[in-house]
Amino acid sequence: MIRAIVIGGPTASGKSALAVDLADELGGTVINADSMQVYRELDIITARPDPADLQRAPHRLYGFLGAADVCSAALWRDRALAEIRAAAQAGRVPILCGGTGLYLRALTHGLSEMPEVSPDARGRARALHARIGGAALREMLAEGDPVLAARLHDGDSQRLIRAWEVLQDTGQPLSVWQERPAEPPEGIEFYTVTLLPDRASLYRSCDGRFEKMLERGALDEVEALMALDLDPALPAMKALGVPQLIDFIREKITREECLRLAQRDTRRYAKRQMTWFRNQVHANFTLEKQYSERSEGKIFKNIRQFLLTGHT
RNA sequence: GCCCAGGUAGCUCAGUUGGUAGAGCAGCGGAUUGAAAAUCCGCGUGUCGGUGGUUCAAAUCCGCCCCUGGGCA
Repeated sequence: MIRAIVIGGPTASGKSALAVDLADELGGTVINADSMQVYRELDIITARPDPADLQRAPHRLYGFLGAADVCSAALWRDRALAEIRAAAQAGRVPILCGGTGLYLRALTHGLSEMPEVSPDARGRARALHARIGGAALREMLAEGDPVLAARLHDGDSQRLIRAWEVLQDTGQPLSVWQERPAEPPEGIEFYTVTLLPDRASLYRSCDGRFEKMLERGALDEVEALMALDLDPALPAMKALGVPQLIDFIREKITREECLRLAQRDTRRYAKRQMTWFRNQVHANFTLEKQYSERSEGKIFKNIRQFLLTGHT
């Protein structure tokens, strides 16, 4: 039985510091569970681990896709499972660290089995949505997938498009695919730590974070990204701070406005993550503050026990 | 000290001739099955500066006090 650690929580809560401290102490490998840190071109802007962190422990699944690629929960899950097994094989403790709740759940609880949809099915679904709008698309969806059509709102473009592309491409309603059981991975036990800091200090960190990114060269990074001339709808182009910096570079907004918007959106994102980790995750250990230093002896103690006995 | 102008939601402000208040921004709660840093759904959160009075009824009218700008001394 492989025993793996999961560290989840909102952005700027200290996840990465905890992960690297744990990895350092326990002989672990840190495996990224963040949907934006997977893109090579997004380093500073997604606060990827710095060289000092990389020195302290092996890190996996950071920047393994290009910004032109599209990651997904399923793709990430496959890679993460492979990395977990590889780490265990090498005698290292797999430590998953990231703020993407959907990815972590896909890993720990599994995903319903269903076929891949072709990229152009998605393209067609998006084009259709752009042409006729959400309300009309939902009406069309009602004929083939009444379950999802009833559950989704007209405005929920992303899920409507997903439901439509699956229906068209597989001939089966997405809701039917989703009824298939989702199975946790064989042979892996997880110990989940969530970080849920108080709101005021979390927001202070969020605000400070973007300023630091600018100092570290986020602007150059986004300029390089712009030079690739990618579709603005790609996930990597929607990473927090990217749209705002692009607007600033194009002189559509001032630097102050750019900072304000990026900070605000980071706060809102952190709030959504809090909702996820509070309500969707059954944690073995919850730290109700930001992690800093190795002050949280209890986490280490509990994790050691879990690694030894499997008991939580 | 005197004269103005203000004190209403976290912030900036509306608030008709008296009927216990509403916009924007910010915020709060929730959802989440292969794009999730995405995409949605829901929610005004308030000693109307304080106090006394007029009135059936005061954010609105009157008195006194407090605070903040600006001006005159």
